[in-house]
Parts: sequence; structure tokens; C-alpha cells
Amino acid sequence: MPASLIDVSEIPSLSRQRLGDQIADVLRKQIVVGELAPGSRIPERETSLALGVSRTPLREALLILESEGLVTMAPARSPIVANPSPKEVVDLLIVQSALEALAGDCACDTITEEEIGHIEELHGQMVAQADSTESIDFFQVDMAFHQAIVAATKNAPLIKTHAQYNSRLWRARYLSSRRRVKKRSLTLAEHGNILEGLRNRDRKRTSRALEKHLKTAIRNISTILAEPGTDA
Amino acid sequence: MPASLIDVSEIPSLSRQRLGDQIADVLRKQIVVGELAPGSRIPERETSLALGVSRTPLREALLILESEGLVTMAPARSPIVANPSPKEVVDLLIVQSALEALAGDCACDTITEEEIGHIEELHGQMVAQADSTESIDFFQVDMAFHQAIVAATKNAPLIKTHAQYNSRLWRARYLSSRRRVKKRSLTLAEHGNILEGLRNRDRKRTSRALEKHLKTAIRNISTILAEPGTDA
DNA sequence: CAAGATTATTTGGTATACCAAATTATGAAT
DNA sequence: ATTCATAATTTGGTATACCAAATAATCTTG
Repeated sequence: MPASLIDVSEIPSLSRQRLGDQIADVLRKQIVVGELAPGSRIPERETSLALGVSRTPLREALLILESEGLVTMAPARSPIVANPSPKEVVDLLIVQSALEALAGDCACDTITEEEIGHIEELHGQMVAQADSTESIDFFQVDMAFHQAIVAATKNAPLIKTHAQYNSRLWRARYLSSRRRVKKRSLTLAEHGNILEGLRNRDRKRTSRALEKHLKTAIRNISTILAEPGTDA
Repeated sequence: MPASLIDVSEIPSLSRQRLGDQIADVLRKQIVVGELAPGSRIPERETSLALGVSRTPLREALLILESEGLVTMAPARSPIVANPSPKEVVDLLIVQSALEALAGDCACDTITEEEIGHIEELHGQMVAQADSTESIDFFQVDMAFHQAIVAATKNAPLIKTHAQYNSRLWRARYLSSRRRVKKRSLTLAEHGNILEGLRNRDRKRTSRALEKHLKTAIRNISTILAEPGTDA
């Protein structure tokens, strides 16, 4: 007796979402954190049964995830979790870098004082957790920091595209983050630089700081991906 | 007796694509050129019947188009062709601008001499058609010019994301292009500048030229969208 | 015993059936 | 005639059924 996906104790009339979207959310989360490993199969019948739904909405979810680049659907094979090549990861990072530089530029015009405050708070959390052994916490706040900057642009397409690139890069960046526990001070310094640019609403400084920050990430991840692949 | 979508006289064994993808291609083309007007309904039964397929693959196509931002699917209403607000169009253009600037930068490293030749040829076509009354031809070559630059980066995610933004912007840019027949010389001058940057593999010049070119487009489209909406 | 052919089974792709919500049409009451 | 309530119908969401291709298993044959 598989449990249904969500407790439907929400507002019964409003905000009903398609099942496919909900399933996509569930699977996306599992893929992003590596619970569903890259390359692993997602058989339609088995998975839909496990989720307590039929194949139809599961299929919709898989199509959504395919369009996001998280799932690969070959003609007559089981859908598999995307397993991006090193080159593809770098390509994704290059675009992500440009998106965040743009976001920094735009955010200087659109960000509110409250939003700056929120980002400062995130930065504070990262400083506080800099010595934490739980690398996952530090990493998640790091991601939230970047997301918050993009959100401050109020540019919906930019926010969505950035989120999608983030999903595809999450795993690679997490693995990179785990090996750089010793170098968190550099991350924090770069974040501080970005934050300073935002505070002064200095478009060039902010976008350049973000660009430089991402370039660092590209360099780090490139070296990791060059190694023979030892996974989590 | 509705005709089937495609003649299956292709290689029978290889490259078989899902019906949903093919339908998405058909509908995307119709949406992009305005054959399916913004805001118009796409009833599932009626449309699937007209295309000679069942609702299932049509629905897959609609989901793909929704994820591309070309179709809006509300909870219990017929899917409708997206009708982006002026603010959204500008937001899209801002991102597209950053994507093309990035492409120009990257392409300077990756573009081949053949590809430069191809782009020069496109430029030559535009020069030749500068006085053509068929604004559609000039416009399409214009789009191809930009696509070719992005393609030269060999960055698959960038190419795909750019293509999606292009789809969503196609109509707005076409309408803008039609009102600027008199100012094609400016477009050509800016393209020449971009091309020169590519020839010299000058990353800064190329990306700046593309950025400036897109900024011009944003300005033009903004003024058009500010007017009361008279359509095609 | 090994290798190839053939059958059985699994799996994705598509079509159809069913349901619930929403819209439209219809009719009664003021 | 207008307005509100109610019934009929349309429409999207989900489940199920069916088919063809691909894979796995089995059997036959050299």
C-alpha cells in the first residue's frame, strides 16, 4: 500500500497542482541530492507503483525533468538520471556564471534593503558555520546565497533558468564543496566582495565579483572532474 | 481523415522520435510565427483530432511547450498560447542579451574558419536583401545570424537555452523588425561590427558588440510595446 | 560445450476510458 | 425581463489497456 505523495489537507479548492508537477518535485529533489544516482534507471511502472500513482503523471514528471536536463529518455529504454560529462558540467557552469553576473548587475537596481538584509543574514550563517563539520549545511546556505541574489532581480525568466542550471549543477558543486572545506575562507571573502557590491549598488563590482567567484568554481570543479571518478 | 504528421520514409530503424516531440515542433512553429496567436486556446481533444493523434502525445507536446514558456496550462482550462507582458519580454531580452554576449566571447575561442565563412555568407544575404520588401526574409536571416554565432560555441546547454529564449522572443522581435525596415543599415552596421570581432577572435569586442546590438533591440521593442497593442 | 536462433518477457509509446471540476445552457422565480 | 439556481456538457487530469520494440532467457544445433 504505497502512501500517496502529499497530504491533501491544503486548501481544497485553490492551488491544486497537477500530480505530474508534484512527482517532478519529488524526483528532482532525489536526483539533485544524489539519492537517485546519475545513470540509474527510473522504470516507469515500478516507479509509478512506488509513488502510488499511474504511469501517466509519472511520465509527465519525467518529461518535465527531461526538459530540465535532469533525465535522459532514450527511445525504448528506461529513463535514466542524467550523467553529465565533465565538458557538459563546465559548459553549464560557464552559462551559470554569465547568468549570475547578469543577476548581480540587475539586482543592484532592483534589490530592496530587506533583501540585502536577508542576504547578509545568509552570509552571517556561512561565517558562523565555516568550521562546521556538516558540509551539507554550509553548502546549502551557499546555494541560497546565490539564489537570493538572482531572486532580487525580479526577472522571472532569469530566476527560472538559473534555478534549472542550479539543479543540473547541484551535485557537481556539492562534491566540489566537500573537498574545499579547508578553503571556505576564500569562498567567504568572495561572498563578502559580492555583498559589498550590492550594498553600494555598484553594478560593475557586483557582476565582476560574481563572475570571478564562478570562475573559481569552474577551476575547482574542472580539476575534480579530471580525476578518475570516485563518487560519494 | 486527418493526415498523419510526418512521412515516415526516413530511416525506418534509426532516429525514431516520440510523437510528442514532433507535435511540439509543429505547434512551436505555429506559435512562433503567430499562426497560433498569443492567448488563443489549444483544446486537447480538438487539436489532437486535427493532428490525427490521441490526446496522450499531444499532451506531452503541450508539457514540453509549457516548460519552454510558449504555452500556459491553467488547472482546469484549455491550454493557451503564452501572451507575455511587456515587462516579461524585456526580461527575456535582458537574459538573451547576456547569453549572446557570452556566446560571442566563447565563440572567439571555438569558432572554425568554415563557421566564420557561413556567418559572413548570412551577413552577405542580409546586405543583399536590405531593400527587399519581404521583411520576413531579412528577419529570418537575422535570426540565423545570431543562432550561428551561438552554435559556434559548441556549448550545448547554451545553444538550447538560447534557442528557447529565441522562440519566446521571436514574435516580438519580428514585429519590431517590421517597423524598422528603414533602419536596416544600422542593424547591418552592428552585425558588421560583430563579424569583425569574430574574425579577429577578439572576445571583448565581439561580446560588447553583441551586447550593444541587443541593447538596441531592447530599446526598440520597449517603445513598440509601450504603444497600445495593434497586432499583425 | 559454445554459438546462434527463437521464444518469452519486460518496457516504453500510444490510444482509450473514466472522473471531477468548470463552463455553458436552461428554466424557474421575482 | 432580469437574476439566480440547477442541470447538461465540455474539458482537463488520471488511470488503464494495448502494441511494438528491445532485452533476456531458452532451446537447438554445430
